[in-house]
Amino acid sequence: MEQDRLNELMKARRQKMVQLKEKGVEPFGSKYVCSHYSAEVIGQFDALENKEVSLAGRLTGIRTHGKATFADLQDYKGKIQIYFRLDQLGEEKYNLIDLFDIGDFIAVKGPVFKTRKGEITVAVHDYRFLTKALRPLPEKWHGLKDVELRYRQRYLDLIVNEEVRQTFINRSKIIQTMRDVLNEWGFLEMETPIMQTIAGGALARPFITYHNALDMKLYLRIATELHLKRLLVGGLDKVYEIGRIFRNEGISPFHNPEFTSVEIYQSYADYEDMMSITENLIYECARRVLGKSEISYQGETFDLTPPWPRETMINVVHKYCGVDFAKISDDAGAREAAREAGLELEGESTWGEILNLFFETYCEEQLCQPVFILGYPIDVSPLSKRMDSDPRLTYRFEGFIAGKEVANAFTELNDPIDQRERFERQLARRQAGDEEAHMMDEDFLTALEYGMPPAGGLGIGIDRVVMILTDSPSIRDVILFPTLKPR
RNA sequence: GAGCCAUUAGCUCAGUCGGUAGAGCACCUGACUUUUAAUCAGGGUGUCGCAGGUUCGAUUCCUGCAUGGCUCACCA
Repeated sequence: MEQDRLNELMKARRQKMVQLKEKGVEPFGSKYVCSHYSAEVIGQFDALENKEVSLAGRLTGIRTHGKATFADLQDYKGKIQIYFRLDQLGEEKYNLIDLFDIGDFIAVKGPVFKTRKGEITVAVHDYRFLTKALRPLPEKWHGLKDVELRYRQRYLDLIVNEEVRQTFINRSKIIQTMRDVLNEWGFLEMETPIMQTIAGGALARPFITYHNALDMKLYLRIATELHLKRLLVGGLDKVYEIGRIFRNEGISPFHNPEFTSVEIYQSYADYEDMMSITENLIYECARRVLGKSEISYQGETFDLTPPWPRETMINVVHKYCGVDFAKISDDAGAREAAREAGLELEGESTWGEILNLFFETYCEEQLCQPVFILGYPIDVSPLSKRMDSDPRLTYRFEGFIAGKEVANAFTELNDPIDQRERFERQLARRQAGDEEAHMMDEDFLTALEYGMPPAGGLGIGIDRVVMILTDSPSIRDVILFPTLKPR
């Protein structure tokens, strides 16, 4: 494509590709079976010294010295030096090195040795050319810094920036650990629809798509909640789903339109059990993947060892704002408190909404150390069970680390009459223009009417957990291909 | 959606109080059989994000646009 746009560097590489072909070397080769990865050769040097190994990888540096050449070979597990000699390879094979570029893939075979300066090196007795790189790699010292290029061409970021590769390897391990641990605890992984006729289970604006054959609108899911609860009705007592969620909302260092959540549901359990699952699951991820439970995030250190402290929302708001909602009895009193605190209210805000607003505005970001905040108002919790001791609150908590919400869980509302009333209240807000209010889900209500056992449910934002465990300041650092506008 | 900032070589960046641009790495030519940011000698390879405007002249000043970043808004 775009021949005329090829610059000098790319022209030179294409020319080398043609020259390789002319000399009978296929520039885009085939299968090669290696004996080791670079890191294994380095790690097992004592056993492998003077033994022949075969490796494949990408050339990331070439240092020629006339009749000898050193190069760096980068593979999946690291990087190792390789050493070509004219007298070892013969003129024909040695001279082909002139046609190698940084970025090319080659396979090498030969004995392992240590150079004078002590670097473990593979003496190349034979090699095979595997793939020509027609474009130059970003520079080796400074790496690739341009964030836009890093996101759009993540493969370059992965090649050149070692920490980035490690972050995504850790992301994979963290998710695998969640699966392992949940399976060990007897949970079953489920898959529920991503395209739904009603987007429920959270308060968020959905993406809309369209099915041609059925001639109808479909929504991309904003949560997995309501389908997983149907599975509890069906008698699958301990289930979870790890999957992509889509929310048609703003983008920020902590929000990407598509992100990954794990939701976990357990019959005959309650939100106390969900707290235990949350703290133990995240603790296990840290311990098994990072090998430690004390971690530092953006300069702040904290310990993930369970149990995490518990605090009620009312107490936290009292502590940070000096406003005691336990002593405010009605909506009017709450509005008065909001006015005094300079909070802007839209419409007829209720006691619960205002309590939540105080919490989100003044308290959330202060919660550096891992903590569970309990007792969310019923007005902002349409799917959680009402507290026996205070009908304005629910058995719901959120888990915070570094001031960011990482978990949201509750004792599930399993009373279909109450649930219908909550949906109706949401519907009223929807009709008043709140696009994030819940839709009426008759099918879900029908399921509840068949009887859902008492249960606890939990959702964890996996991207946020990965951010914290990999000390990443932006969600884009833990999503391989974050959402961007097209160029 | 709003404000601020950025966009110059393949990469990382400098620069021009307005006279079409430079460094390191990379790349090209040559020397070199234990180098490793190899070294030595030589060579700038560019639509200065895009489109207008002001001007004798714009990469530079102005306006608009695009993309990105940060902050805010939004956001269980």
